[in-house]
Amino acid sequence: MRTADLPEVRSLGLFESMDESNFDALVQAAYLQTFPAQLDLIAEGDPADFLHVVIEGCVELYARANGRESTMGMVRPVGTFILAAVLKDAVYLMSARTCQKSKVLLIPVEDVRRAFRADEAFARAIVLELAGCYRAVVKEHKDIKLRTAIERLANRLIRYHRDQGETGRVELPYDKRTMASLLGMTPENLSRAFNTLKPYGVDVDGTTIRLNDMKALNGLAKPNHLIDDRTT
Amino acid sequence: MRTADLPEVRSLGLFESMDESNFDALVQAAYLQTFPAQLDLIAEGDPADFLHVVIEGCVELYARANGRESTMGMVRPVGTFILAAVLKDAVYLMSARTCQKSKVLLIPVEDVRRAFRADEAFARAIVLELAGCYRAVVKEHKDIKLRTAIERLANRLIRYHRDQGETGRVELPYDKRTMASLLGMTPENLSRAFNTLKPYGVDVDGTTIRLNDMKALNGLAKPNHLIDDRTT
DNA sequence: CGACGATTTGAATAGGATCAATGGGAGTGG
DNA sequence: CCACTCCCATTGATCCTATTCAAATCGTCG
Repeated sequence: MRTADLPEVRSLGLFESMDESNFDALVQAAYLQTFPAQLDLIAEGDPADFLHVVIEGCVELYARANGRESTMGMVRPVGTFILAAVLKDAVYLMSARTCQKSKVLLIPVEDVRRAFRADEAFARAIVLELAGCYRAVVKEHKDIKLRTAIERLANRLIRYHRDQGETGRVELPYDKRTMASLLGMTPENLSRAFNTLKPYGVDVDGTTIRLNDMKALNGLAKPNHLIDDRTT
Repeated sequence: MRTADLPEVRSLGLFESMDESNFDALVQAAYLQTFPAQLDLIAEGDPADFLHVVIEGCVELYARANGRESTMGMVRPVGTFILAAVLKDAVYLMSARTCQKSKVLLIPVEDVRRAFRADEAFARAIVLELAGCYRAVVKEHKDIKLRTAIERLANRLIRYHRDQGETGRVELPYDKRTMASLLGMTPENLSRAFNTLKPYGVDVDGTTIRLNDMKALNGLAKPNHLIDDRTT
């Protein structure tokens, strides 16, 4: 890794409380690489080789079976992926590809495990990160098992709206086909779901959505902090 | 906890490599309790108070939203639940209730965290357990996003068949309404799914299922070890 | 301008949910 | 031991949701 990138990486939650020498050892073995958009980083079924940390850009996690494909989640800075596979020394359950030009830190598995053993602060950070990933998937799973497609879309819009500062306008962070897959529906169905939400003050203009009647939208969506909050 | 139960608990994967004194401290604070069937142990939204370890019996994890309810998973010996909430000091995302008379070890959160800090072997066991839970949910999520209801049922039957020794007969471990919820469908739909599988050699007699044509069933189900294997 | 991909719309279909009614044990109490 | 009840499971009919296939539209980029 280039020395110039060190401070940036050092300040990440995962590393900031690490011992200096352990951090140096970890970083010496790691690669900080920039990838173009739409590049496959890992494939499900492959044995875990590197822990991946997204520093810039965005990475899509997806999975395939029976000729179908589905987006499982999106990883933005500063998030890790395939942490569980690395810790268990198992194969990846999901594939990953960049959706934009992205900077990713790659740490060889053996170095992650060594640092985990040697550095208590790192171990604790890893555990919190993993626990956060676990809870994120549980929330996704609840979302899809307990809500209809329209409720999922409505809640997602409310969530993005909150993330973006409650301005009455939401910018979709991904293209609509990705949004559809993430929400567990087809692109056609997403388009129709937007139409269904029109009476609730949802106006679509490309990737910009205007929310003109939050009361009505909230009434339909019934947001639930045990599903929609990302932080807890 | 009664002294008589100590060796049993000590031999659990989670505790067996712990330091003697740390184990003693942990166990001294813990409760080993036996609960009757259908008893609620925790409710989603409550702050994490105890790590739960199922020693005997079976515990159902479920969640509610919008008046709907869904079974999220089943925990059998020796499994933990709500580990992530305990580690993050957050509220539970799921509720839990016994489905049979069950023996559960309850460890106060502060003692779990103390042991985690003090005992490296325990920390590693916790991380592996948590990583296993994470991967289990990811598999559930793939199952539901990538498969139809009938494929989910077929694969579940194949899995139980393998677990039970490939005798050509499968005993459903839960009643059908629970199976249905676990598989993300209504009881009516499960019943119809069984009928749909009849041409594939699936014969239902109460909770006993005979699988008479594994080749056909496998052809329909297309099992995938990245979804259906529990161990990896 | 032209081509390509993404999105939208329409029509038909399939998959699953809901509602209602029936059948079938397991357990209870007489 | 039997009748009764209750809950679970099944079945039928219908409705609703979502997928599929097809075609049209829109935008963007060469």
